Amino acid sequence: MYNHGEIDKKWQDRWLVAGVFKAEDFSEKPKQYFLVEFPYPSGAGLHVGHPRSYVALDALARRARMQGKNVLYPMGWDAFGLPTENYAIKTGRAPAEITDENIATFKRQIQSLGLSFDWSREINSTDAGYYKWTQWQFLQFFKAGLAYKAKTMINWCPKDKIGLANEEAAGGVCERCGGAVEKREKEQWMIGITKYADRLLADLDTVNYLPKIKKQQEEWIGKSEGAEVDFAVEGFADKKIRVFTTRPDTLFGVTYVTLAPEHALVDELVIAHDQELGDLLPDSSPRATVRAMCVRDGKMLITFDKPTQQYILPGGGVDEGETPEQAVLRELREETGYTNVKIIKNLGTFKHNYYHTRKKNIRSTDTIFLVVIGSDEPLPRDETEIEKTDFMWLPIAEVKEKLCTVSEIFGKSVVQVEHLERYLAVADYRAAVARKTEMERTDATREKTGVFTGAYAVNPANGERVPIWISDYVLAGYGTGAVMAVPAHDERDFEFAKKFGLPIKKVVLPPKLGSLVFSNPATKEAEDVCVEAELWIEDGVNTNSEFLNGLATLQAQQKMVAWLEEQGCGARKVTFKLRDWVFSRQRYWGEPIPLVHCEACAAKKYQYVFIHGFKGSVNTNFFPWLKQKLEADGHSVVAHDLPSADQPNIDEQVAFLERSVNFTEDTIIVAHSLGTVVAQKLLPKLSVKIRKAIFVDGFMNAKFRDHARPEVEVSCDWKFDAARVRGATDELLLLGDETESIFKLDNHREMGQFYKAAVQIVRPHDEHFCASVEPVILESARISGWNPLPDSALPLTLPHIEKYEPTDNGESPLALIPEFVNTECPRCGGPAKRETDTMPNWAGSSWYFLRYCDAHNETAFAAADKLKYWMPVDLYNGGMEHTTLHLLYSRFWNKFMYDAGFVPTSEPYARRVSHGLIMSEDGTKMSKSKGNVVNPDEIVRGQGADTLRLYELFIGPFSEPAPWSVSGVSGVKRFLDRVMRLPNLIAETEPEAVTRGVHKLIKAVSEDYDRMSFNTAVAHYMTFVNSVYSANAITKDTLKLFVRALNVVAPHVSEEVWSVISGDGLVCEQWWPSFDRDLVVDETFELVVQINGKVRDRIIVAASLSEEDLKTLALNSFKIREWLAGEEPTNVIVIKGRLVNIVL
RNA sequence: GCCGCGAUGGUGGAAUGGUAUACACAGGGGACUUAAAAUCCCCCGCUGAAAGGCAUAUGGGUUCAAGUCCCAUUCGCGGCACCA
Repeated sequence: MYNHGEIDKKWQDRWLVAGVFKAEDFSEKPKQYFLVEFPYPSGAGLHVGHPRSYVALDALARRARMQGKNVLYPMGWDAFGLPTENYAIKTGRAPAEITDENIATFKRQIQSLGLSFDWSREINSTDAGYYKWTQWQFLQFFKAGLAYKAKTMINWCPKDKIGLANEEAAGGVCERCGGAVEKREKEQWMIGITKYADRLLADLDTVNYLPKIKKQQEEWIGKSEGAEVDFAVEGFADKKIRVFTTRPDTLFGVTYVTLAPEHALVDELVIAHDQELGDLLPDSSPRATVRAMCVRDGKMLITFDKPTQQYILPGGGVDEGETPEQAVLRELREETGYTNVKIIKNLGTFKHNYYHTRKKNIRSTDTIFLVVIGSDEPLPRDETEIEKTDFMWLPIAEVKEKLCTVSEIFGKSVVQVEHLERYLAVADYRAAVARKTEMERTDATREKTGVFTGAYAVNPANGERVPIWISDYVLAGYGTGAVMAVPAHDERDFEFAKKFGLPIKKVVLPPKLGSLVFSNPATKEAEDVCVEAELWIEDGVNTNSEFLNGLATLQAQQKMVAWLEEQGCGARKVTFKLRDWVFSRQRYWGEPIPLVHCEACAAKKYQYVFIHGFKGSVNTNFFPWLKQKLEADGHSVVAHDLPSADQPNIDEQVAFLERSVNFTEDTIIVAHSLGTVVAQKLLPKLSVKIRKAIFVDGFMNAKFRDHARPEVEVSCDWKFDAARVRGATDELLLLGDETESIFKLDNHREMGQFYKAAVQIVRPHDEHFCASVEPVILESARISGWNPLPDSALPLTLPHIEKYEPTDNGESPLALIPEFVNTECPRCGGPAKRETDTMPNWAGSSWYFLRYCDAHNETAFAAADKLKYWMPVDLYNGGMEHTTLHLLYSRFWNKFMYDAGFVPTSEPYARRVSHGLIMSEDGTKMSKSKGNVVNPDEIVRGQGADTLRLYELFIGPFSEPAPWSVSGVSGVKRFLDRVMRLPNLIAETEPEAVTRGVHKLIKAVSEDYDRMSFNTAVAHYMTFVNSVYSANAITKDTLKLFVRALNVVAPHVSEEVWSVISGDGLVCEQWWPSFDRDLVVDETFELVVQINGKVRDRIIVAASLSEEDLKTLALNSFKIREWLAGEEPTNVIVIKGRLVNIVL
């Protein structure tokens, strides 16, 4: 038994003194960057699961160093997060203090293992020096328009009082506490990761990730290709329902349309206007009246109109100076005496002929409101009571009959009771859906539910009228929130149609039958038979589909999309499952978001100046649309067509703009294409600094162009002054075209770097942003009132507070600190309020691999040349639990930073692998609550660091989960003891088997490390040591080779043995041993002789024998001759170096 | 439900289509010792006295030869889960 305590410490100190694990920036040696996920330092301390990957990559890192590589193998702490904050809430202690303690424990534990981390690059995501740069990078996202605040339904965990990303609330359960998740509306910071969806998917081809990791990334991004189709809505000339489908070939099979309950059109559809009547009436001198539909407990309030002897809705005329809302409330209070009256909804205004006793047929409008009477108001108890009053509460079904009789008075429009019923049904349904937890809603086995809206859509393919339903099987957040239902060819639509008795129309035949039918019309009967088959969701051959008949699915899809595009009622469309990243947490223990909201800035009106491109005009492209939108918001727009647009003279155009526009500090320039060149020439000439400039698909160098356009090429001198252009505008945003329709992505990146401007790569609706409306441009052009802190104000540090609980309405505790919240607007200097949300945990871990390259830089998140030297990470290992979120977020973060010119590679990780979980001895997951956690300290103390290291590797295949075994640990301990005693066996000579053995060992473990098969590598070391003990002799040279090879997995023991046998220096500084090719193959081998594949004999033969010799030897062996008993083989197979198989 | 991965001794596991069960644990026997621990040696898939036969979840197939390739089934694990 060696004294591991002493030895471990001794060598760890020597390595430290020698600085052998320091990574050297810019070394001539080839670099190699190994990365393990930096841990969250929990209060529970390290458990044996953590070191599995540290030890494995440590072996690879140590080997790489011995092979002459300049290795970066760093470690740090991902220390923001909920467990610490929850502990702070419980104990009242400061999270920073708790974190420091936890880190100290983790660090001591990790360091006791003798891992070859370069501790000089240690980082901590909660250090202000670190999160300064997390904040700074967030501001780059913000400045590029990728961070935006949006009101969204969030997943809300009532227990943790925290908003969760969809992915953190998978299955309707809070990832942190396991409790049920509710829905809640909240303004949140979002980051536009969806803009990168396509590239995050496509670039997976350029990296080496485990196939299952790639697959998970692909599924999470969830690309699907199909088409969007517009359905007209009957009775709504200006409305259409846009659906997304992956099966445009089934358009002729649509029998209804389904909207998500949250779909924006639902309200309007349900209370349909009576278009017919409205059109009949001249629109003059309407008398405004208001009516109330009061509902409660399924009953509605109606009143008896004495002059006409009819039942009508309560209400009356609108008085002077009154809004219809005020009028209806007043009328109700006056007429019914109810005071607790609440308007739910304005159902719309209807024109009609109002019958009046004196003046007949007055044209009038009725605005009808849906109203509820508070439950504290008494309803009439019995019939007699009802008789006494003009008002009565009737069940809605009866109301309909009574009101129908007054249709003459109200005209057709007021036979709205049906609509009211529908409205109530729909409102009920929507309320029920909203109440449902995510869990209930996503349970796929649940029966379909839904309601009919009463409205109809028109199938653009055949003009058919199909009902519009709403159902929660349609998701609001995916596609357009509406689907065309093809029950014959979609499982969900099929179920729904069955349940509600909707028609099912078959338009796709299974391929076999389809080809039969269309090659031989005589089998038409067969088609009818086939059509009986209820549901066919696979590809096939179209039928009942007019111009698609006889086409296979793929062709039918293409033809349909082409047809839709031609008709202008549809287009090819790609959709992603990926949603934008919810970046806000209403918590204390995270990076403060360094933004300030200024009301004054938000309310301000700006002057927008449009600069069109080559052969363009401000009346083409997106300009007219943008102008309308901006003017609607009260901004002014200066839009001049430029002179010489067709034969551009940039100088002339610049002069023209200088002459005709009064540029101020509230000017925002929107330039497109060649217009951006004009803007680049114009900006340095301005005497004021303008507010913002947006370059849409711009360029700055004639050579960047794809197409030969001589007129453009000669249009200017192509020299730009980066500093003066950038200095002439507060903000500069470049929008690039992801499809590279004209300019390559690199052009935009280079331009972004040249101007130090934000680059946003988007997929435009149309090539070169030409013909279509572009919401992204509008988004970029708007001023939100959110202003970033200047770089000099970073880091925005967390203030010290007394109580860490979120406020009762779910705000961060920071919201309770006036000194933090109230501040100055960094732009206008007026009073403004700080954002009190903090960033999610994912923020700090999205870029930590960059910080390791230059961990102590105070002027940048990392120096560009160091990033260029070290990036990308050559091998990144982490748990499978991080393969979707962390991996995707950090890839996205890096890609954005790459576009912005801050990092050198588009992908951060060249290779990604995953380790399996270490389970407890009983096969269950280790957890503090179960009390089955194995603490590495015990093993390090009791059996030594190398024992723990070796067992972690030996426990099983690296990527598979493995149960911990206490007795297994003693096995590797025994092995290490035997290694320590090897010097006792040193002799002048050794058997050849030992000499050959060490070379075979080196070859074997080299291969094992290359394929990350650590368990077999350890086995190979054991086999060799066993063979030395059998031989009872080993030469010093052989032992040295062995110790060098062993060093990477058992560094302490191998250093000790090395020093005992007086090796030079440290083993870890020796070269990785190479093997002798001649010594890894034996001179003899055991030839296996098989008859019909069964082993019948084994013969020791020389390795040099030819196939013919082997065959002869085999056939002549005594045993074989006995087995053959004179029979002649029909065939003899000889595999050199292995076996002979005799076939009878 | 869909997709992916897997199933080998008492246990963890090994095996480029070519000797199934390396290495280790557990178990059994022995040596040393007053004894124990430690150490060292031997045995260890099932069956059979032996020769041999049978065994890699189950059933088929391809092949001279299958744990490995193909098809079907069962079970287990992981991911996704009304994504149109």
